[in-house]
Amino acid sequence: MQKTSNVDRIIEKAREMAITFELKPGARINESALSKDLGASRTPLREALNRLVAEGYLTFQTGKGFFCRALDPKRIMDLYETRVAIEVEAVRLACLRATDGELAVFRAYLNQTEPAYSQGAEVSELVLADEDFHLYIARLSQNDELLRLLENLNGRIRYVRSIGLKTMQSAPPPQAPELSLTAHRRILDALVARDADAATATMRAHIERRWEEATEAVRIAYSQIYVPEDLSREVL
Amino acid sequence: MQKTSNVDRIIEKAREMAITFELKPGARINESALSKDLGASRTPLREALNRLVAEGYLTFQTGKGFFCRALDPKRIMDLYETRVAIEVEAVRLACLRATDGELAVFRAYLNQTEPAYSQGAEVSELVLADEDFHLYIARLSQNDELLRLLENLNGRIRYVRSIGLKTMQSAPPPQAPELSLTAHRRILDALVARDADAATATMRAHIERRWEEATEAVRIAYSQIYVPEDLSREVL
DNA sequence: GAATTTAGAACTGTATACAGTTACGAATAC
DNA sequence: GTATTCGTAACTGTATACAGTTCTAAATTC
Repeated sequence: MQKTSNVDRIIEKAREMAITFELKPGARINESALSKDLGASRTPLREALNRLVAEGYLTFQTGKGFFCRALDPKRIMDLYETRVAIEVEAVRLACLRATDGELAVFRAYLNQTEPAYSQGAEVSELVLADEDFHLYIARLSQNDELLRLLENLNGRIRYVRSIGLKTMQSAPPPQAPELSLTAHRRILDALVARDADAATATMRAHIERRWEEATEAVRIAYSQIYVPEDLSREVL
Repeated sequence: MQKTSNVDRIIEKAREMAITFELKPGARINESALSKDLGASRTPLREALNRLVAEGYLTFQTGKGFFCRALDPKRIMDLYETRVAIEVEAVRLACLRATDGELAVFRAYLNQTEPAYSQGAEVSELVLADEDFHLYIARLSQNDELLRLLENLNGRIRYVRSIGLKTMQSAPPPQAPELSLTAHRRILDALVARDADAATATMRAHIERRWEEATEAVRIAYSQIYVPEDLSREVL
């Protein structure tokens, strides 16, 4: 059993704050203040921040300190393109390596999660369920590095999705979950048929479909984050 | 101008030590001893080590400390497969986005580096020249994330290559550089022709060719690292 | 002689203090 | 009124000390 240390707790919390914009994009991070908030000293906090830099959540300048990464549409596009790179190769490898037995278990898993999609579940749960599907395939590829990278990308993209979905809840384009589910089924069918070309093509199209949703979500995020900021500046 | 801090220096040095096996794979890292060697205290050293963990060079266990990553053939294979994933997508995007002018400059660059390949240059230089070619394409893809990941992968694969080439120097299979150069030319031609399928296929084959060289290199590395260790143990 | 327990050494985890750097604003010169 | 300089405050960079944990090996028991 892996005993979780203080640093792990801090990383989790700081990552959370970066994701939810509790730390504003581009803003400098005040180490003393944040360490006090988190109930630890600066030493473990800096260790956590260093790790988040390497994970791509923060940036760092010598003598200046740590900064939240600016949130721009270009970056989101880059992340989605990287997801395509990773996942297309993952599904190709899974096609070569997954046993029929593993694919049968995978199908059972997919059938079991289906009810969650159809009944109007929490959107955040839908996002996580979707992530799980994709991670499952990465696991079937038997490549630890691809899996690790996909987990990292998921973490960095998740907030955009959740923001996008948050607004979608009020004005929902409601068939999206079913579409997603259909794509997932088609990918699985291609895997079972050992049709690598179909599997990769479907995967690529499936991810790229979320593209515009994502850039749209970034725009919404900007308005949510910066407008209140500007308003408060008006007051001062 | 970015002033380089002490931590940057330490990271560079520690990464170097991990790459060259000055720190043995799987071995625990003694922070006090290493910090003394590097002429710094444990605080900046631990910051550096944490970053190297996130970059994939080291592992970490709470309460136990930092460890060099074990060097096994499976991991090398994973890294090469990840390279394929990244680079195939990069060359595809470059095919869409690079202007004719950029490709002309690229061709000039390739022609200019050619002499270095034909004249028997240092193998380590050849490795770096090859890396540069691939990074160039990643840059043409205009995707910062793919570029970042490729740089990371290069760093982690480099030591295997250099070991493989070191032994190749004594018993050289001499046409390898020319083959590599040919593949590079074919990739460029495909880019100019905007033939994404040819570009990606050539890129994939080019990287996969290095595959067995790499696993062979790992075997050699094992013999070089562990045999002397065992011998010295005999003496004690 | 083998297994188990226990004491101590070594090492990691964290807090704190201080040195060095950067940023900000007031004061002065033009 | 604007620009420049200087001083101070805030923050980052690093060392060190100490607390808590893990590992090692010796001693004891069976």
